[in-house]
Amino acid sequence: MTRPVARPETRTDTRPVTRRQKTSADLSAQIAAAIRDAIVSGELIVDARLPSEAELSAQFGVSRPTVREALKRLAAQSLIRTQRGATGGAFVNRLSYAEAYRQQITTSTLLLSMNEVDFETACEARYTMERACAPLAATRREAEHLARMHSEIARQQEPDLTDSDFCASDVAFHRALVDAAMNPVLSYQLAGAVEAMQPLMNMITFKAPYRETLIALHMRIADAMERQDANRVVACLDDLQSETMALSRKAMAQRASLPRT
Amino acid sequence: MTRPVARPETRTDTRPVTRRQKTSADLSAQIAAAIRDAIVSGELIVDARLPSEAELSAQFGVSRPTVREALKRLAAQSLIRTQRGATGGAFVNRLSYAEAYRQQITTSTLLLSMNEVDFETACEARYTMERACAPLAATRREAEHLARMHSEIARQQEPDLTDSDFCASDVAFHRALVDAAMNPVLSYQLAGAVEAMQPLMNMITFKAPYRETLIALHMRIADAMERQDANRVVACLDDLQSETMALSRKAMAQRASLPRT
DNA sequence: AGGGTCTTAATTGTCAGACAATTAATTGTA
DNA sequence: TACAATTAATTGTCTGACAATTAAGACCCT
Repeated sequence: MTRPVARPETRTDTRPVTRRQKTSADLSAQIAAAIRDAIVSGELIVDARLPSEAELSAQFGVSRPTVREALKRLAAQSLIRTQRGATGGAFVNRLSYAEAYRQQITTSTLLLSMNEVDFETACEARYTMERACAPLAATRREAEHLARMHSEIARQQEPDLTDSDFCASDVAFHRALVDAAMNPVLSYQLAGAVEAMQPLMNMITFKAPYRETLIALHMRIADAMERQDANRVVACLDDLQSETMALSRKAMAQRASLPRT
Repeated sequence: MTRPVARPETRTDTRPVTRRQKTSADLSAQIAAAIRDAIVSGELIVDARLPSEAELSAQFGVSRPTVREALKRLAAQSLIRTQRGATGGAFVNRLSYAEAYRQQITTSTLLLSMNEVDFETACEARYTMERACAPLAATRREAEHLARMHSEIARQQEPDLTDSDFCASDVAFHRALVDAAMNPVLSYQLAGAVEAMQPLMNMITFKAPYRETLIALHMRIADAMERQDANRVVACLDDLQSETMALSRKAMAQRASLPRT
């Protein structure tokens, strides 16, 4: 990882340098890739300290600003953290679930908002994934998960809750369901997906009568979870998906009938 | 997004600047956050051109290297792309499925490798998610998906296939299954998860007799998909999970009995 | 000897100014 | 009109410098 990268024209030495695939890529990108490779390959382990910026610039044969740009790229992906001071430097970060989770939500949210994923596709994906962890969740749920579900149901019944708050509570409810599966990988993947879809969900408004329908289904889900009745949880999720899709179709039709802004 | 950011000591004007949450954060991080906010909020739409680096440094009241570090952070997340030349500059990127997919795999792979997720947890998550899309996949599968599955089965039967190649083919097979659900969001979430687990899967070796067991199950899955028999696909996936877990337990036991290196 | 304070060195963060490389638009010319 | 040369704008990179931060070591006092 500490070899000089390919320089297009200024090469004066004759040592064999490992040219990166894209010779046209920025030096900072090449250096970032080299360090990233060293991290993912295990050459640099967690909490290992990278050479100082001055050393890196000497080793790669580039200036310090270029090295810094590379380090900032890695910092943006949470692969490293930097610390000032005498014993400071750049250290390999342990990628925590929380951090990965945050990044995944950011990426997914952007992806959905930039690619005009229609509501039905997102909704189908969300409930499909949730149904998948229902059996595990029903079996393994603990008192804490049931408590979270009930507290969210209570919140959803507050009459002067805004639409987006209702939506957020809905997300929290379903996140409790996913967490009940007691599998961190599932939580990471599914809860991230559910949360990323919140902006889409926010596009439809939840009027009072529909809220009651959803709350009733949430109650049935909580009950079934308490009785560890997986099949019933799945059936309720099916109903919830149908209701949500019907609601969205109604909202879309209403929006289409209005004059364009 | 183009207001000067908070500077700790050099403030001479009296305009109310919107101080970022973390006053201690780097300027480049603050600027990156400001631009990122402008993108996610829709203030900067896809393919919009950001002000030039010189303009940005003037607007934010920082030097050009600092602005550049901020832009590199955003480039690392594929939020922007840069172009040299007269009409060049930084442009808001459309985050494609392929790019998001790539990022998700990188993140997930790092997460799993750095946090010692045990094989059983990863395996359970993977098959749980796959079972979820089996009903949709069985209903919607097209000739192309069946063809991909069959071709991967053929590949898996090659006798001199290395373990990691067998594993890669296994991933490709399951990816075809996920894609057959014809839901890009599902493909993005699930296929990413499956692919991220490949390094973990690679830890266990697939000896000949076990390969035959897995291939037989793959064949049964392909058949069931052809007949659009969703229940049977799910049942086969159950069996596949049991087989894989039994295999991993055997591999772990064998490894434990060997002298430590 | 112990403890607190000061100095010092290492390192990242930021700046200024400069030049090279790239690319599209403009201008000039046949 | 078509093609070539020039020009201007912009990013990529370098050099050198200084500020801010932090831990370790030196020093002094009790």
